[in-house]
Amino acid sequence: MSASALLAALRQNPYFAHLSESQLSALSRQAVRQEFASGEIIFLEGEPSAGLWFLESGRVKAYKLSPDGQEYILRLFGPGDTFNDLAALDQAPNAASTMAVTAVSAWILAESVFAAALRDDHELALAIVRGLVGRVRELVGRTEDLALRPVTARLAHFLLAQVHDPTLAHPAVTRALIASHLATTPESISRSLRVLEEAGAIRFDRHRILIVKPDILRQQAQLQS
Amino acid sequence: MSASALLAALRQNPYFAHLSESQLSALSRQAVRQEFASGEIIFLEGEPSAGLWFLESGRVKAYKLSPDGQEYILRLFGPGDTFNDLAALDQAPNAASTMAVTAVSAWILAESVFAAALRDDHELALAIVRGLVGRVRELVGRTEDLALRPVTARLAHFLLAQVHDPTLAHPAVTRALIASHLATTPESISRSLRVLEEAGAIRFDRHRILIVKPDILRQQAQLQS
DNA sequence: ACGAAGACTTGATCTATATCAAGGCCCAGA
DNA sequence: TCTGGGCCTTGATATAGATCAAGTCTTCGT
Repeated sequence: MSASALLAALRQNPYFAHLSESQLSALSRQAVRQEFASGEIIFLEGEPSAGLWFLESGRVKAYKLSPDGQEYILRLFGPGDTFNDLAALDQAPNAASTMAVTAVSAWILAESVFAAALRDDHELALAIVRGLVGRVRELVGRTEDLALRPVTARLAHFLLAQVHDPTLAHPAVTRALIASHLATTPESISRSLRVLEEAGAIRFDRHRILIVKPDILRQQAQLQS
Repeated sequence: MSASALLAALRQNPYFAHLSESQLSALSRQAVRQEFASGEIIFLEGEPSAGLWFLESGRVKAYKLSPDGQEYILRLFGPGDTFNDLAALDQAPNAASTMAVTAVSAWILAESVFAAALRDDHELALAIVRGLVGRVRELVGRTEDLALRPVTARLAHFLLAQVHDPTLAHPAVTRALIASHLATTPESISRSLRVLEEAGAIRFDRHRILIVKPDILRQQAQLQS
């Protein structure tokens, strides 16, 4: 992807849709492309932020590690997504670590241009407010899941989310990855898939999980009280 | 508290500090005060929002219920706090339910005035972005706690937060309430307090929890890797 | 001052899920 | 085509924490 193709891609992203031509070109002129092999760390939690990242291709996970090495995946990113926007917005250290889940190519954007645009552009600020409000609602749902729902319900919830988010449905999304995202183990994912199958909600094999009855799945997710 | 005292109180709140005199007085002119007895429901998740709430006195909890009635407390509010700002920002239904934990008096502010101010006032928008970024970071920490840390560590974390947040240190904050906030049970809180005491981090009785060695407590909270 | 209700603690059990272990499938690379 | 290494599944066992069950302390209302 060239710098000019980057410019076109950026315009699709809610963060940049509001920027002027000159702002966008300033952004893309300073942008630097980086490639990562699968499994490579992109940046670590606590480090000073290098800027705002734009993912061109591949899959990236944002994760936290417990002291004893257990991993929790906060979010998955796919092509067209930005990540580490938090640090770009408040200039504080990275809130989480990120790692390439597949081969990845990504652009890093100077946050100074972004920060300046935010200071000047009210529409951009409003768009960011909307985005952050959605993020807070999403995280509230996540904590609710972890606090109140058993593994099978969390998995049902995840499978429903996969329908609308192609990033979550990809060969790189293994049982182990789902497990780490749902704060459980691959073995428990296996067993919960079986439970959902026996409930008639899904059918699955090693490669594909097929939703047979979305309503049963929604009920298993305990979404409607 | 009179409407004019409300106006003075609002000015202390980060959301309103930026508003002009006329905006603030428009807000407070339409404000309606409501009183709630301890245990009374203020509003329910999923209902359309009645507006932005400003808490004058007492304690309020924002919570979610699981299908089988288990409660998870998302947040606690004290005097001077606003709540249900999410719904005020995106006009979507309430993200959680709220209940008075003590006797409460609170003001409900018409969100139209607030929304109009946000549309016009860039400084306000930037302040809200800052607030929301902090909220997202806080929620990320919360999910991390739930996903990766055992009850004792979560409790240690909570006790450290109490030091800086007077809302969390109050007679109304019972073991049952802490338990519901940490997604565990009162019995487990009791036992974890004992564990922390035996580790030399705290001393406690029925009424007061005293931090003896903050560094031991921080270590128990698994905060520094 | 008394009694009842609520809050807390502690012990005994139970259970969801983690961990450990083994075996099978499938793909990639030689 | 063969082979090795992931990934997945399934069974057996272990464990953190929930639930159940007393019993005590404290406070508050009468």
